[in-house]
Amino acid sequence: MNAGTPPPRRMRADAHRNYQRLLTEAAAAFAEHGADFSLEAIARRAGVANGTLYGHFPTRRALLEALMGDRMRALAATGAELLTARSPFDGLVTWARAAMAHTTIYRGLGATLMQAVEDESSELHAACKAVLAAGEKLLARARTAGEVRPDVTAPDLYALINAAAWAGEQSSPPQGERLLTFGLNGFRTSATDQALPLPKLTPAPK
Amino acid sequence: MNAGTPPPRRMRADAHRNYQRLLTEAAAAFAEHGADFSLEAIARRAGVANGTLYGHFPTRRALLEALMGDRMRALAATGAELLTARSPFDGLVTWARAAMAHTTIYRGLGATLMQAVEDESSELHAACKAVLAAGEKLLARARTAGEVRPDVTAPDLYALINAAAWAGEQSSPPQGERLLTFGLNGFRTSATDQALPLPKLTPAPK
DNA sequence: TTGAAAAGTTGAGACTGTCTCGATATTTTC
DNA sequence: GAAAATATCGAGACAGTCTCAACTTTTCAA
Repeated sequence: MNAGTPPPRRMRADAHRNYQRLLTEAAAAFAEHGADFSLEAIARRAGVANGTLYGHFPTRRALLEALMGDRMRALAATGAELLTARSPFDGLVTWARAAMAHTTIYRGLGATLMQAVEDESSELHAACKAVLAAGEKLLARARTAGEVRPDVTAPDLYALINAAAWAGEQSSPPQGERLLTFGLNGFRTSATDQALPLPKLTPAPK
Repeated sequence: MNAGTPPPRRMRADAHRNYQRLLTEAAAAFAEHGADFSLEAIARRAGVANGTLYGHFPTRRALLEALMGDRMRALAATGAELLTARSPFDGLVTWARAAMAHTTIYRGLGATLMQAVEDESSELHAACKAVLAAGEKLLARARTAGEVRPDVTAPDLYALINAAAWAGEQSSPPQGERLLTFGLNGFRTSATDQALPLPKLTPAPK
């Protein structure tokens, strides 16, 4: 079985070396200077021509995908584990905080993540969907337990996480966490007493 | 009195004309393409050399200040009016929505607004402070009425407004409004029953 | 009215960054 | 040990920000 060796093509040795170097330098540069850092400079730091960088990663997004893919999938897995948390709401909160920390890895990453989830052609799309699905499961459990409002959606949670991360970058990390906390409290059923009606989302054209 | 005529220097006629044209074109371009639109292109559209634009507005921020100053002050005034709303919380909500709509005028404006409030050298600083003060008054009234948690601060409100506007730009306007709504609900006292503790803000160095 | 002085404008040019592509170099494979 | 396949290189086409010395227009006092 599997004698056809469908995708056996290995990367050439020098190519693989450059690929790794680029990833390493990009991770360092993005962590220090944010996700908008010059690709040209990253290539320079990695000791390759910029054409080589573009050869491996045609877009900035492709580079971010290579850096983020695993992290995103790990986050989805964490979500699955938290489905067994004592309190459904606590599980949700713990996960949301982890997700926010994750977005904060590179300054400016939030915008990419928000766009990737809606852009099917994005290389981060699948990973974002997995994260969204993990959020939905946690949300569903909390909903069933009567701990969050029935009208809270996974995109609401996703938007809250990224928006709070954004706010944290703009002013200070604790400010971001406060925002996340307020938002999550706003999700709670206990707030529903005199709760405000929510604007409807226009259903995205399929 | 006032015989010294401290700042009587009027702008030269041609300068004034160019200044106005630049403002007009910038407003149109920012509204259509966002606050990051090319200044070079704005100068072109206004029929002046780019050096002229930089002569009038040394930075993009200076241009935004000229465009936003009045609007910001108007927003602060609206806040003062809403202090007489029947329900303190409703007044707060109404104002927060107006503030968010205001941030949404130019895509990408939120980041500038978030930074301006902390940067004393920003030309938008005073206007931001006025907006913050208006928010604080509405918040204080709602706090006194027992409608919002005692630990909600004006910066929380300001961050929520801008973060919700950001989210709205990233995905869709209604998503932004939903986020604002959840956040405001999270401010409410009714959510305090089982409320989460808030992370403390590290006091900004005076 | 007029002609300096003051004020304003111009646009080339120095940078930085994105992205492409033909020429060149290195590996791999047979 | 070459041919074939695969990568790399780096110049160059663009676009944007920002500066500045030369030039032009306006103002205003005599």
